[in-house]
Amino acid sequence: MSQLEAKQRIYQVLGKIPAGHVCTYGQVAELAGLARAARLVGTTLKNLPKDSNLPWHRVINAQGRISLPPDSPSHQRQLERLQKEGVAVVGGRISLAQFQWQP
DNA sequence: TTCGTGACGTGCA
DNA sequence: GTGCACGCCACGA
Repeated sequence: MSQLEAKQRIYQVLGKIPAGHVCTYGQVAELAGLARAARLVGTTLKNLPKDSNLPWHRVINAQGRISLPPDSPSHQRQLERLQKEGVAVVGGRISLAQFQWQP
């Protein structure tokens, strides 16, 4: 598959994540057919257009943490949106066992 | 074309 | 439970 298709797939997977749930980078990568390319997912999200309405904030790392720097504006937006959707963020951590989306 | 880098994952101390 | 080292893949200089 082409890299372009890969991105399209990533976007598609993002759109499938229901509100109130989260997904790890690795999981998104795998669902997009890019197993072991979790880093690429992060890079792709970074390059995501600002006016995009994709729920990128529902993607976190396998540790249940937000990968962005705590002092980053994006980090705060992600945190706020997650809590608004009902995802409990305790001590900067999210319980994957409880909130991870399972297709 | 090669090298360094990054919103990651897994294994181990 | 936390931190570090190494492995992975795609991208830009």
